Amino acid sequence: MSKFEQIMRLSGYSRATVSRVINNSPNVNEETREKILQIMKQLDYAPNRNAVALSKGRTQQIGIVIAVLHETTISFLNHFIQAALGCGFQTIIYTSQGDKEKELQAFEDLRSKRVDGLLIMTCVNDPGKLSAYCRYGPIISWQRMRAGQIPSVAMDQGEGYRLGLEHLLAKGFTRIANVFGRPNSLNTKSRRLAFEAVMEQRGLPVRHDWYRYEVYGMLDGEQAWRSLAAMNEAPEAVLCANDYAAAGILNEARRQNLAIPQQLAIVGFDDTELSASLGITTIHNPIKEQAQNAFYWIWNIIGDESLEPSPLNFQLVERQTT
Amino acid sequence: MSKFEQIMRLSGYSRATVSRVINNSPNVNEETREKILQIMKQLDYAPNRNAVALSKGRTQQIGIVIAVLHETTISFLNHFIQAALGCGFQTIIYTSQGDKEKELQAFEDLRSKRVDGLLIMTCVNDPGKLSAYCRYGPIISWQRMRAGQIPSVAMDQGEGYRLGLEHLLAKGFTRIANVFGRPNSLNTKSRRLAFEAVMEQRGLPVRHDWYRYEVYGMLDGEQAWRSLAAMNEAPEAVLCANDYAAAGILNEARRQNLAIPQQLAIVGFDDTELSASLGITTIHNPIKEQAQNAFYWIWNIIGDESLEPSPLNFQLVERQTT
DNA sequence: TTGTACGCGTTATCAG
DNA sequence: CTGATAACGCGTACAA
Repeated sequence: MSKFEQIMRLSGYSRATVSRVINNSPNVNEETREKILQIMKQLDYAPNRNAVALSKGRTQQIGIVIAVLHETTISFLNHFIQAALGCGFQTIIYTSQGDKEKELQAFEDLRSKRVDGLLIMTCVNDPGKLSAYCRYGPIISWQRMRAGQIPSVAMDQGEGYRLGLEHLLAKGFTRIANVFGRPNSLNTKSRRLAFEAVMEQRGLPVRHDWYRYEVYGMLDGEQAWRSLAAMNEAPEAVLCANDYAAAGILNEARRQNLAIPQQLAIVGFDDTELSASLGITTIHNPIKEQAQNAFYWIWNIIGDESLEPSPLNFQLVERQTT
Repeated sequence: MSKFEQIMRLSGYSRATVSRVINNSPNVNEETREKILQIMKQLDYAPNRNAVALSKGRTQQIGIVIAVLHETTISFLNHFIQAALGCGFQTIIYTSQGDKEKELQAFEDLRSKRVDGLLIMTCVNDPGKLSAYCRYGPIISWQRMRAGQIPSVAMDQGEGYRLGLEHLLAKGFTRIANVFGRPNSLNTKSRRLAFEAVMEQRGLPVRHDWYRYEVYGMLDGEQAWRSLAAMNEAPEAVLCANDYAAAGILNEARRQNLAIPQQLAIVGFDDTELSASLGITTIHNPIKEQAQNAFYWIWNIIGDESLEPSPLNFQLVERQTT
């Protein structure tokens, strides 16, 4: 016999009344409540959340789809987790390691009602295919999605990128390299577009041979700068996809005894602690607001009240690398 | 009517047989199986995991208790998550933000059968109090626990610390500062003990005024070095609690135009990508093995088979800061 | 303020 | 190989 039933028997009250006490319903006689609470304590009672979830059709859990936890994403994750917690939602992590099958598991869990909603940080499956899961619950994406009906809270990074570029140009740097992330992502496209538009508008040459891709972490950044520095003509400035790449470039450039920023100017992206500590000029990215908006979007679908999204803006943070 | 029942009706088979098909039981006629699978597909059936969990008394979820996601912990988390996934367990994150009540929620969820086990990364509640939850399921800790019956997979960091210290001494550095994390943690104590034992054994002075605490991230590291450098007598070497602190110190020292390692030697801890990129000498910490062992410990209690823990050893990684 | 009766979607134990 | 029946632990109309 479950503890719930034991409480019913010992107290002499019905299932409904016991349930009311458990859920703090106001419609219970105070004496009754006290009596039942007493017995609950005595039995060391704790409600079974699986039973609650089954009965309510809700788990109060939100899944996060991501290839692998990484420095560049934890800030977003922390803010998202906290926003969710504020509304009584817990967060479960689905790391795919880039494996499509593993990733799909998260979406199957939305179907299977293990989670009430899904946040996509990065995904490897076809967005069109994933869109089919929208009918099982709210899905929001951080990364911009090229197809399907999955909305994204991401900003157009081209705008932020333009800030960095114009800053470099204002400082007199024109021979500028670009260090991107995923070659076909919308962010990369948007950045490339912004870069080329501004350069051409000013009549400056666009050096495609100074583009580098798949530069995510510091070690990638080092590697990228080695390959750029080894060219006949090396650039005098680099625009980066994130602060980690920028840090790697800075570290490698120092090893080469380059004067920063005279011989090499560097602009990072995101304004993380790393760029602050290393003194890297960067673009402030309103991560917290995006994370909150991501949760709000889900909440506005499955929650009772509706929350207003926060406004989003990029901002240049000038430090010692420009 | 649930889809499960629809399948029963449409196929003409009983609840039990349908369940057998869902769970790939071998005791089903192949034709029967095909027929039922067909209907399942047609109805877009997906099992309700809350119902499964309720019935089985298992969620296949493990909770992670942590104050806040941080660079220094994601490697451990990734390995743990992957090890768990390999045995069919998912992972749910409980961030407490250092709040005792929030942290307790994770332990209550073990009682409430939302999770089958718990991994403690960091905890703020009294270990004795938390020990009481051991009776609800397996709990393992990363951080070393001072009291209670919660076991830990952490290693005695004093050993690793000694490696770093002896390396510095061999290089001729004797005026050594220490940069610790939490002032009262077992790790800090163990490190301090190791440091003082070796120093005294060699007849070298132990400078307590060169101890710094609560140094976790890069910005903390910068701050620590500023305060050390500002003293009448500054140290010529620093032993750090982690690579991020070491990186911060290195960054600040460079800003002061100190020659590294001639004027200042730095030893990090953990051997992360950060130390590799910045060329910081550090102690390799077998994070992956610890993470796997943590999961194995849980698995060996609630799983069927039993897995052997991996052996653990620290190792010095010499780079350019010593 | 309390109780009745039913539903939530599966698994598990038998017996056949 | 299949089926009947009973858990699993709780929420919730509806009625009293």
